[in-house]
Amino acid sequence: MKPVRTRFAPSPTGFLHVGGVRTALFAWLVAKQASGKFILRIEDTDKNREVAESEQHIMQSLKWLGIEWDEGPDKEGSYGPYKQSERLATYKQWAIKLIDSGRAYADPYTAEQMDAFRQEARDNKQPFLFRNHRPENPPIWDGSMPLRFKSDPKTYSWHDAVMGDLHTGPEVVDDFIIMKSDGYPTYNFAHIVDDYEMKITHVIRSQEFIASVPKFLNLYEALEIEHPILATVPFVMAPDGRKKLGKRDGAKDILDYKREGYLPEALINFMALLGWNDGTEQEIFTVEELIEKFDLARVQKSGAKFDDQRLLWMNGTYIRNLNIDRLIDEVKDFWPASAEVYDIEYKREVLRLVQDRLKFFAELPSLTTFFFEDLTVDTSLISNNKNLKDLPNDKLAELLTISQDKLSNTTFKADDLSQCLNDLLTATDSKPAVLFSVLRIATTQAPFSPGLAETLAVLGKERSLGRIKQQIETLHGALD
RNA sequence: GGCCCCGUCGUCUAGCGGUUUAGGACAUCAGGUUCUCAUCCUGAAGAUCGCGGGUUCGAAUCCCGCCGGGGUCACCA
Repeated sequence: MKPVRTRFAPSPTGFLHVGGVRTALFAWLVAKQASGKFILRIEDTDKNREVAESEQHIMQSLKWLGIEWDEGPDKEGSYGPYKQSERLATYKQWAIKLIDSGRAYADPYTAEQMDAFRQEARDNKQPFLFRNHRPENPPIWDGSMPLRFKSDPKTYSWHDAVMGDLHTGPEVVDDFIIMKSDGYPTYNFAHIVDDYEMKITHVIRSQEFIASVPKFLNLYEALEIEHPILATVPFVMAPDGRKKLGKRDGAKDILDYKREGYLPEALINFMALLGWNDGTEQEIFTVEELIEKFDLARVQKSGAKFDDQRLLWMNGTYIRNLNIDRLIDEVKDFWPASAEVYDIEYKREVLRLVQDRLKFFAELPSLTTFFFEDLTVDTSLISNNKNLKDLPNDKLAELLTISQDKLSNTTFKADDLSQCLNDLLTATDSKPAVLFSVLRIATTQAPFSPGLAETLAVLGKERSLGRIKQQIETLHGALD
């Protein structure tokens, strides 16, 4: 049994989104499961589409997610280089081998001639096949013209690790360009050479390539090499519509999830379940579990729509299960600016209170500013509160005044506060819905906040009482 | 148009001829958790298994036909 080697082979044409990364994840899982190697190869054979910085961006994205490669452009291995633009000599060697065996020839046609051929096929409602136009006496290939593979059309049956057994007829096998006139190979040629040279055992790629497989199979034969295990994973679909997720559908840069405060393990879990499950009802998987349980044969054959609600839920689940030390660390760049002057212990207490409420870290400021900043009284909070809006201001002020007195005599430890608040309910003969609401609003000036007692305990005595006083004054002011 | 792939609640899915009155999760709605928001718990609603034929005592599951969607037919990957 050959040691398992899988690869992810993106072209540096922009950022990575969930669609592409999921394919990388699957390949990585297959390698990890077999204690094999995962290779990152940059397929930069199209200079025109290349986007500056994207190679770095791709590597950063994978690293953030923990999808580490064993060999790649920045990581020496026995089969490098791992950038196709640095492997041109290799492709040329293989191309010459093909010429020598009579399986490749120069393509002498102009773009205009090609267009005419294609138009003719379209007019006849036929698929375009270049081999119907093979030149009788092709010129010697000098690199100034494209080099085409001379196909040997036949029927193919093959097994796809995801799709199962597939069959096609000879009509899909055609002569395709293997070397472009700019000296670069095409994907169709380069990836086959590289996968072979890099001893790749599983080619895991997305659906758009499935129709090309018979052509690849034909090329493997001409090259006299065995083809690796083929696995075709379905698209990740855009949330609306039936098309695959793309940048036009608002597919986000993976690093945007980092910026918004998503946890890499949540994203990994989410992506793994987008088209795969282990047959049980388990939804939350650690990376170790995924490595152990992942199976290409259980990958769905149909596309899965990207559902950000589900991702949000999953991220919240992961945040809730994080221990506080890790959470403190993860969240350090997300605090409101006003939190900067506070010490880590205070932040830790705040964080404990909002941990259950956080879905992603960028929400942190909206949940916590009242723990860090001086507040101004927002009268609409009372007038919009169904339990308070019908009570007269002097009644509310009275409740707060009594509370102020009682609270000033407690230690402001959580237990004492709970006791004190309970005593206040009887002393004022109030319902929690009234007393706690007005106190909560007075001390937070926020439409929602964590529980009253714990919030007061974190805010501390001085600040809590000051805010209650401020609210009383505003209520009195409104009376005049 | 040729070829190929796909088709179970709104979404992700379980299901491999009978334990299925089609199960779970997200989302939605309702109730509970001394106040709000969230968590948590309980419950509800939600799928004539794309459609039509067969095979079978019995089909989401097997066969055939159709329909719908997608991919591909580049000197892009």
